[in-house]
Order: sequence, then C-alpha cells, then structure tokens
Amino acid sequence: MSSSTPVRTRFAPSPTGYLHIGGARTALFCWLAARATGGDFILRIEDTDRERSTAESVQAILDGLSWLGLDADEGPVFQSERMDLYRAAVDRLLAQGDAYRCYCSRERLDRLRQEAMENGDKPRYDGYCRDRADVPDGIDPVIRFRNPDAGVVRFDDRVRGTITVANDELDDLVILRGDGTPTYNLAVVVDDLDMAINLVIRGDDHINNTPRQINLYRALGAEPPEFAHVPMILGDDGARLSKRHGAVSVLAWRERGYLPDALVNYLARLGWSHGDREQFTRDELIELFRIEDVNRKAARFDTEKLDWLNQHYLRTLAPSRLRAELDWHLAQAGLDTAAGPPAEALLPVQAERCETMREIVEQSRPFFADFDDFEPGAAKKHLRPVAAEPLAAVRTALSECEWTLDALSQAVHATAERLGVGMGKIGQPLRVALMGHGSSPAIDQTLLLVGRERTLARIDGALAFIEQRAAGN
RNA sequence: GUCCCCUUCGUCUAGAGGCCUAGGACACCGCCCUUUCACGGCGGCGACAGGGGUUCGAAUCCCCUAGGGGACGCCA
Repeated sequence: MSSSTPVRTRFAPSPTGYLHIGGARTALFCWLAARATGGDFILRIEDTDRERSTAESVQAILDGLSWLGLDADEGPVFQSERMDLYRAAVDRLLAQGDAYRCYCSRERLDRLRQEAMENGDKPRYDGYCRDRADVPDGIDPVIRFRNPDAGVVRFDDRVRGTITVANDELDDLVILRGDGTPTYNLAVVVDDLDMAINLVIRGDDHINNTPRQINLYRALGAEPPEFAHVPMILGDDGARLSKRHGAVSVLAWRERGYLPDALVNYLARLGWSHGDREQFTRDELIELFRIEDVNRKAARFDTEKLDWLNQHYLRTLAPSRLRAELDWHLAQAGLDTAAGPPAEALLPVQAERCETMREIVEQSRPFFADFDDFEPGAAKKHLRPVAAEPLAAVRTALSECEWTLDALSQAVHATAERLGVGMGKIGQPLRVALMGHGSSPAIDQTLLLVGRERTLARIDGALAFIEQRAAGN
C-alpha cells in the first residue's frame, strides 16, 4: 500500500466512558489519514462487553466527535448487533481445527498465571484443553484460538517500523466467552475484515495484540491490513492520563472555553509535525498529513501551548465560525444577552486579550450585568478622593457625548487635557468605575460596550463610593 | 518477572552521515510599544540519556548500559 492509496480506516472506541483526549487524537489521525487520501473514515462502537457498555457513553463519544468536527463516512456500527458474524467466524475456526473448547476454571487459570510469574515467565495459557477428549459436565466452555506454535509474526507498522514477535511468546487466546459473546481480539479481526479496513490506526497499547490478530487473520484465510500504532498522550506530569489530570474528556475542554479548531490543531501537532509549522487549518492538515510522519514517542499534554493556539484561533477565525461557541458560552454563563451589546461586538475587542472563550465571556460580564463590589485592590488604588474631580468631569463630557468610538475617545482625551492630567489619572479610575476592576479593553471600547446609561450610573456609583470612603476615614 | 516499544532545550518538535558552533514553537527572563489587562516587535536562557564501536566525518548507522512506557483478562 503506497502512501497515497485511499485509506479505509475506522475509529473503534468502547463505550465505557467519555471520549478522552487520547481517543480523540487517535480519531483525528484516523480521520486525517482518510481525508488526506480520499478514503473512508468509519466509526465502530466496540460494545461486546455488555457489562460495561452504556448508551450514555455512546452518546458522549458521538457528541465529542461531532464537536471536534470529525465526521464519519459510515457508522456508527455496533458490534453488539453483529454477533452472527463473530459466531460464524468461530464456527469456521472450530471446523478447521484452529480453535477448541476450553473447560479450565478461572481458579486454574489464576493459579497458572501466578506460578508463571513466580518462575519469572510470561503468564500464559498452557494449552491444557487443546486436545482434551473428555467433556466435563456443567461448564460453559470458552473457545480458544489455537495459536501457531512455531515461527515468528512480523509486520511493518506504518509508524513504528518492523516489529517481530515469536509465536512461542503467544498463548491460545479466548475468542468466545462462556456466554457466547466474542472477545475483543476476535471481534476486531472479523470486523476489520468484513469492513474491508486497509489501515488500522490505534493506540500503541495495542502493539502487543497485533501479532495474535495477524494469526487470526491468516487462520481466517485473509491477509491482515496494515497497521499504524500511534503513541499515547501523557498528562502534564508525564504520567498516564487519568481522571486525576482534570480535563481528560474532550467536552471538558469545551467547557473550559477551548475551540474545536484549536484542539484539533494542538492534538495534531502532538506527535505529528510538518517542518517548523505550528498552525494548521483543517484543510492544511488534510493536505499535509501523512501517517508515517507521526512520531513514536508518547507526548505530554501542555495546556499552555494549547492556550496560545486557542487565542490564535480566537483572533483569526471568521466570526461566523466562532459564533456558535460564543453563544454556547454566553448561555452557560447565564448572561442575558438582550441586556448588553450585540454578541458579535465582543469578539474583536476581547480576543486580543483573552485566551479562551470562557475568559471572553467572564471578562464581558460587566457589559451585560451590574457587579456587586469593586475589586478591593483596584478600588484602593484608583477610587481615591483625587479621582473624584476627573471622574465627575469625564461624566459631564460623556453625558453630552455621541456614543461612538471616535467621539468617546475624544471626550476622554479632551477631559484629561482640560484638567491637565495624564490619561492614567482619568482612564484607570474610569475603568474601575465601569468594570469593578482594573482591566478591560481600551477605554473607548469599554465605554461603547458598557453603554451610555450604565456608564453614567456606574460613574455615579464610583463617585458615591469615593465620598463614602472619605467620610469613613 | 517475561516480551514488545521508546529516549534532541522545562514542554511540543525539526533533524533521515557533512547544510548543526543542533533550527522552530510554547513557557520563562529582559528591553521596546502602551492610560489597564493584553497584542505586537527585538533580544536572552536552554537539549542530542551514558558508554563503546563503524566512518575522513555521527544527533543521525551498530552494540551495550541506564531510564521510561506498554502488554501479559472470559477489558477493550
């Protein structure tokens, strides 16, 4: 298979939790590999384990993928609905003598494992039931695959290179449980075959399963597809990603105010690169992505770099593309958008100074609702008696001012000039009066967004605060 | 323990024998810009895990050591 052959691949999560960051990146690589070659990206839900699979998890995975914009060409296909296929494969293996019933108890298997460990061996099934003649009563046997005894399994991983494993390292794996449901290794092989997958892209924790699966493919009379094992993502402390790291779910990053385009760019760049470039649009990724350019080392998730990318997209993406996220966050924050400036006015001024959508909304709160108190530090520094005169003066100027950016800017500057004070003496007190704290967009922008009525009322409030505090002292 | 795999600045990475006194990005530190927070501009700090080979020449090839990870389920 050349690097330009259309890739037919799949993302196959098991619905036992949310779509986490590592799974999302695997999905992204699958999607990119398919899109880059004009191939197909298929979603398959691996829910053969009925105990752990839940409908909520399926939905969470779908939601996560959809938010990221990773659309599937086929699926979701549910393994739980394809049992006939797996049983047919098992029957075939049984008939061929490549599989057999195993009646060993779990106790015996545990003992075997324990003994092997103690002897410094790799724990594996000893093949006790391989040629067993008697059929014990009252036991639902499992079906095991008869793994070849000799030789080696070799495959050329598209990212790892050649990997070789001796067959005597492999044991006879269970392919059908006692309850008649297939296990992972059987189901993947049967499905990938049935779906005509030609490139399996998955986490490198599956490298060890691959030789067994290759043996299964051959027993089923088929050549295995190609494989590409991508490295995993670690937490910022270098440890395997877990709940302990906070946001492992993709959707949790949405809540924190990150953009799908930023996360996609960041995830793509984690383990993949194209020269010195850092920023890629989706189309550029599709154009430049090649699975063999993925590197082999597990990478740490670095929120600070994501922050940088997120701000980049906040500043450069077309407003139409940002609007859905903005509205979602505005709603999340519980702001009454009718009580403030139009939402589209926020982005151009806030994106320059915020790294996340959530921050934009939080920083914009005073444009939509009144605040309760002045931030103590800012008030102490800027709402002092000396600020009263400039504030009163600027209030007068503003009350007569046309509410446009130019006019507002001029009104403030003219007031400063008339009083013979620097902008710092008037801009900061005004800012604190309007926002409750000392940071906001440029003062004219701030005035425009706060609006005339609120501006005048808040200056009055600040004036009263100054007076009250002076009296108190 | 056994097998498989990994190892360039704090982090993500470029690098496929000479272009490397190892490049970029994030972070960090200065300076500049600036009415705030930011943006931006300029500059700085900072790495080839260690040891042996091969070669005229190695971050790049080979071996060993060390460190790290993964797998070893009737989980996926």
